Amino acid sequence: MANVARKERGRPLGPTDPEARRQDFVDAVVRSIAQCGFEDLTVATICEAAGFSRGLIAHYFPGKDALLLRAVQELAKEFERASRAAVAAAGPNPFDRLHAVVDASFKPPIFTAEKVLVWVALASTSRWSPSRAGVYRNLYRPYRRSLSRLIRRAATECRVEINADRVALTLTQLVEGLWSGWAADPDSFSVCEAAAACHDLLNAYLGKYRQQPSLPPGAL
Amino acid sequence: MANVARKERGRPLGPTDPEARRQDFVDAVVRSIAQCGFEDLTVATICEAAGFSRGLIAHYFPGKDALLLRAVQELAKEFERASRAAVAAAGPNPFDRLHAVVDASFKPPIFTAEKVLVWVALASTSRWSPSRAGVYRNLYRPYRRSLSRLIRRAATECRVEINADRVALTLTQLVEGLWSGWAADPDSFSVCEAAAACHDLLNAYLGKYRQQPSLPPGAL
Amino acid sequence: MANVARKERGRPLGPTDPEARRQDFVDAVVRSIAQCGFEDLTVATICEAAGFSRGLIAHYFPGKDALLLRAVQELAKEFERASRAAVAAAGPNPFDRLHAVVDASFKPPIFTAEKVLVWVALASTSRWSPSRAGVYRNLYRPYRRSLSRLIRRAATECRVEINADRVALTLTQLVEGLWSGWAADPDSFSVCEAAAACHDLLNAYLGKYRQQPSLPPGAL
Amino acid sequence: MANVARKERGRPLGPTDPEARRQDFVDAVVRSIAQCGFEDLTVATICEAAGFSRGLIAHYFPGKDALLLRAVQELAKEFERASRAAVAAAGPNPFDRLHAVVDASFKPPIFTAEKVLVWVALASTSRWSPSRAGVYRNLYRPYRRSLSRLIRRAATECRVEINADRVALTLTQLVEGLWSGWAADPDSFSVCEAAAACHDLLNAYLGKYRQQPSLPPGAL
DNA sequence: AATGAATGAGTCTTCATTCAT
DNA sequence: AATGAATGAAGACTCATTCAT
Repeated sequence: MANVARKERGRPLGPTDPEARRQDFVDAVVRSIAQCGFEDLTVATICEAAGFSRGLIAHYFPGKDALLLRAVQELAKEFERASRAAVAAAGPNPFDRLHAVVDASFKPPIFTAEKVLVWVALASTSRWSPSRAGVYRNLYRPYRRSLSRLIRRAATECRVEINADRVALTLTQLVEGLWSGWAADPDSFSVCEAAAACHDLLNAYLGKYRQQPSLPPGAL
Repeated sequence: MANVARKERGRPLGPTDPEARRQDFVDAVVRSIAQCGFEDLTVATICEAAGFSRGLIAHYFPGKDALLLRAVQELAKEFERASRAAVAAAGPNPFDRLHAVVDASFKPPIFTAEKVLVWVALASTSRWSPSRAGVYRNLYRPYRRSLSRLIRRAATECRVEINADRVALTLTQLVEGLWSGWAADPDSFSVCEAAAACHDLLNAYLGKYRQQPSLPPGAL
Repeated sequence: MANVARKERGRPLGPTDPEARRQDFVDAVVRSIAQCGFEDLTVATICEAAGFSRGLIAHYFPGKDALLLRAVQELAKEFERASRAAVAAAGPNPFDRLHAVVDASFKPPIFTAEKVLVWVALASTSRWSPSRAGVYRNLYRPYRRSLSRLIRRAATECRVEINADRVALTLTQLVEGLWSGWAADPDSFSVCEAAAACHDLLNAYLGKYRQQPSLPPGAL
Repeated sequence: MANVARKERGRPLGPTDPEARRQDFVDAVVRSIAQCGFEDLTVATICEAAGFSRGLIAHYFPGKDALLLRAVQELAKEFERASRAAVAAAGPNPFDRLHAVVDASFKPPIFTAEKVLVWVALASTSRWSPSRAGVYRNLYRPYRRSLSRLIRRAATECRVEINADRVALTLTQLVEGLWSGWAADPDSFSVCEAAAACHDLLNAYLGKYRQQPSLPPGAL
């Protein structure tokens, strides 16, 4: 509302919310990476995507690296937030929650061409960037832990013995692998198929016992 | 055999097999990527890793891109070869073969820190490099197809109804995701655990019926 | 008096004397140069030192160069004024006047860490800036001429034959050299020592005859 | 002899003595500063003066600052060497030696438009550059000490009581001030005049007694 | 065959200046 | 009057490539 009419002409726009402008650049980074990839990502590209001149970026970020880091940090936060929301919306049943997490992983706001590409790029370059590695870790480790808890509860409820940590690892890395594969060769499988693969996985590990608990306990 | 004594000193060594020298650079690429990542990969780095001066590279490759492409092509070929070999060594049983493929995916010669890092980098940058995408596709698509065939046969044999294509996708992408996750955060899980996750997957989909075929054929 | 309460808060303060504001910037230039040197002198630095935002400077000066020029011009005027005042205060005796000029050159308001640093910077960059060279020349040439006159009178009075122009040159450049040396390595000699060197110089050229004039006029 | 035919065409020249090439750049720095000053000194300017492209500088110096530092270090060394040589050539008499030092300060190889301009720039920017300050100090402090020693010996020999340290300071800073003044306004006095001023100074402090020691001691 | 000097385009960053508010 | 957002030119530095030796 405050900044509705901004950017009509590339001239100073008067007082602007700096955080909003920063966000413009962060968004532009995600768009830029989706367009031209990580290796060809230049400040010029980002600024063009943001609709501003090259110099402006210095007003908001100490440098390119800081901007990129901020962008992936935002991404990680978005993922976490959206995942939590999906879980919360799924009701109390751990099995439903797991399926909800999987669902959320393959549709917006989490699954977006741009975001997935950025995330895959982040993952593949974390090894050589401590700061990016931190972002990755800080998302994945707690994420896996909470999935593990969910899986353990689901398994307990279904009376099936599984290694919850391992299944959590399987689930997270299957999603990551599907993202990566989709990013590399989007024509070889559909996003639906990818989601289905994850749901099948859950069913294979936990699902076949599903109906039983819902039967009246004394039915047999 | 021909080039045993090469490279004792960086001066002309007499006629050298150009292909062997080319290979030196290809190997150096893999080592370099493992050391300093894809973004910081420079020709200077590669040449240093190869033990030659910067200028020499032009004698063997038209440019940096060609060298990188060649390196990842080699990698893909190695993966394919090693995978085939593992399958062949596993005997005729499709179930065993699948486990053998998984096994091979988490130990040398396929699974090497360097190779995995390169492969993950390849996958994550394929989207913006048609040539890399081609390498990726040319490995994965046939690979998935043959896995799919194996899975179908295993399923048939076990009398279990599953979507073979989807399980193949699940398997390949789980491996890719485990590689990617290991590359990004090698401390969060061990390679053994990664392999176990894949074996569990196979067992979850196909394994529980496994005991049946091993019953005396005439049992029924 | 008019602008006593100015600058409490960086917002419009009602009608301000533009010349006073200009002076704020001029003072800030001197302070800035003393802090971060000439090469690192940016408009941002100056504005920060002045306590105003970057944009304001354009209201008072056509550009950075004009501001710098103005600052050094002011400096030159201050030097001239203070030097004249010192001479005037020294009484009619040319010898006393010369010592007074020397004295003034090594204490405020002329000798100030900031001012000396600016002046040395001005001198060393005059060669490539016609405008700065003008400021330098317009101060030094008349200054040397008047010193030369003083020296000539002192020499006449003392009946010593010296090249007045040359001694004037010696005096001005000794002061400049002491300033420069003090600016470059303030620990290698004290300002007192510098002043003493100049006084000694005057005494060496003119002083040994000093006692004679103080003899009773009718002695001869 | 080895590099006679270099630079005919701006292409690689094969094995070159790196130190010689480094020197090319160092020389170019001095020439460049003389031409366009310190503030406008760009890498492009230097490279153009050296006759090479911008990129080459990186082969020989880690950065612009290192190159500049090296240049002024060389300059200081040259000054020291030439000064020592002048002293050595002047014979054993301390008075002669002092005059020789002065002489040397106003003619090549020490006094050159280029070198003086660089030195003045060095002095005036030392305050904000620890490394430059070091160069300055490392030249001036020992220089003043040895002048002081010379002066003390001369004074002893002439039986005149003076503060040798102070005269040494006077001498060095007079020279520096003359250089600085000449750099800023070369038309206001000639180099001869500058040298004469220094010689006069020596004579004023030490010279008038000069003839006496050469007289037979018992003559009076 | 191998070297490393040399090039120049490309990238990030800085900064004086402009201008809407 | 004052602010600070925005621009764009210019600078230092990197690096793939070329090429004389």
